[in-house]
Amino acid sequence: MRTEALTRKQQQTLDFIQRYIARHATAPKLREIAEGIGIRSRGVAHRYVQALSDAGYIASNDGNIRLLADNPHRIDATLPLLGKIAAGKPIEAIPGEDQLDLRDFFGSNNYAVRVQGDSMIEAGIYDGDTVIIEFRETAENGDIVIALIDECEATLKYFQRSHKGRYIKLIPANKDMEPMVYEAERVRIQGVVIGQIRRY
Amino acid sequence: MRTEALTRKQQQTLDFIQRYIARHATAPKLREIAEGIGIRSRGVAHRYVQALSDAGYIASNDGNIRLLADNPHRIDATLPLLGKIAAGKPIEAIPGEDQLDLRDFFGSNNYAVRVQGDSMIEAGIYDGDTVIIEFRETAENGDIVIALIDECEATLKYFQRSHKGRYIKLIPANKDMEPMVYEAERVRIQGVVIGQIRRY
DNA sequence: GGCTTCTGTTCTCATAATGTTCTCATTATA
DNA sequence: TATAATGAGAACATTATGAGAACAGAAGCC
Repeated sequence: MRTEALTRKQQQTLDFIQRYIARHATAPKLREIAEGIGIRSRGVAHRYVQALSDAGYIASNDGNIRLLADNPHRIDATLPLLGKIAAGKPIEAIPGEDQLDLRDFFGSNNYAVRVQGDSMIEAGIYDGDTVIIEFRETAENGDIVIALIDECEATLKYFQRSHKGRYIKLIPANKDMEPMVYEAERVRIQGVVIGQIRRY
Repeated sequence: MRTEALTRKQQQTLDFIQRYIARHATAPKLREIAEGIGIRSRGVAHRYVQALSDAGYIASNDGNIRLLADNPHRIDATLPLLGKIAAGKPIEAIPGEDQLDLRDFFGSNNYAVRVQGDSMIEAGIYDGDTVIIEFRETAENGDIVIALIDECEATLKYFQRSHKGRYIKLIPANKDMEPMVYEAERVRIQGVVIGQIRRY
C-alpha cells in the first residue's frame, strides 16, 4: 500500500476527510465529500474514497470511513472546581469537590466564533471574546443568536419575536445601539450562544 | 457493545441527552428529546434512544435514562472556529486559525472557580461566571488573581504591588468599590486567571 | 371512583438519503 | 495519439429518517 502517489483530487479528498473528521468527529457523507472537493457526483466521490482505501490511507466499509493515521490528541474536558469565591467582599473560599465539565461545549453541532465589536458588551461579551454556538435554526426569545440577515450579513444579538412571529427583533446589549426589526423571512438563525470564553 | 458508528441523528440525540443531563441533572422526556433534535414524533425519538441503548452509550429502562461511564466521553478540546462576526459579511474563516483550542485550559496546574459577586464586573467577569486559574504563587501587576488574605479570606481582584513590594493593592473592577491595600505578608497568591467561561 | 393528561412503547406507512456500480463524456498529460 | 484523470449522472438496493396512530400504565385532579 501507499506505493503510488495520490493524484491531486485524491489528495484533496483526503485533506477534506481529515479536516471534516477533525471538526465533526464523524465521517462525511459522499455527498458532502463531493461538495467539499468541488464536484457534483457522488459516484466520483466514491471512486476517490475507494482509491484512498485501496492505497491504505483510510478504511472504508459500508460508508463508515476511519482514518488510519494517528488520531488527534484527546483530553478530558473537565477541571476541578474549587468552590465559590466572593468577588465582592472577601469571604472564605470553600473547597468543593465539584468538577467543571465543559463537554457540552464540544458537541458535534457546536462551533466557536470570535466576537468583534461592542454590541453585546452589556451582556458581558466583549470585543475579542469567543462565543460557543450550538447550531440551530430556531431560537427562543431572549436567546443570544447569530442571525444572518438577507443571507449576507451576520450579527450577534438578543433574539425576540414580535407581531406573532411575523417580525424578528434583534437587540444589542449596548445602550448606544438601537434594536433592529426585520420581517421574519429576512432573518435566518445560524445558531444560539451556549457559552462564552475569554483568555487572558 | 463495541458499536458500529452512530448515525447522524443518533449522535445528535446522544449529544442532546448529555447536554440536557449536564444542565438539568435529570433525564429528558421523549417529547423534549424530539423537540431538541428537531422532530415531532415521540416514537422516532424513542427509536433513537433505543439505538443508543443497544449500542451501549446509555442505559434506558422505563423512561429512565442514565449515561454509561464507558461511553466515548473523552473528546478533544477543540472546536471549529468560524471566524469573526461583524457587520458586513457572513461568517468567514480566519486564515491560519480555524480551530479553537482549549487544551491550555486543562493543564494539570489549573483549576476552576465559580465567581460570586460583582466586584470584577467591569472586567467582564460576572456573578456566576467561572474563571480558569493557573496555580501560581506570584503575579505581575495587572493580573487578575485569587488572593488569600490572612490565610482565611479569598478574593478575586486585580493585582498590583506598591511601595516597592512592601504592600499589595487588590483592585476591584467596579467603581463602586474601593481598592484594598495590605502588607505583603498578609497576602498569598493562590493563582492567576488565565481564562473565563460562561454558560447560557 | 372517574376523568384527563402525560409518558413510554410499539407499530405501520411513507419519503429522503446514502452507498454502490455502471456507462458515457471531457480534459489533462506523457 | 494513447492513457490516465476527472466529472456527470442514471439505476438500484439498503438504510435512515419522520409522522402519526394505538395502547397500557402512571399521575394528578375533580
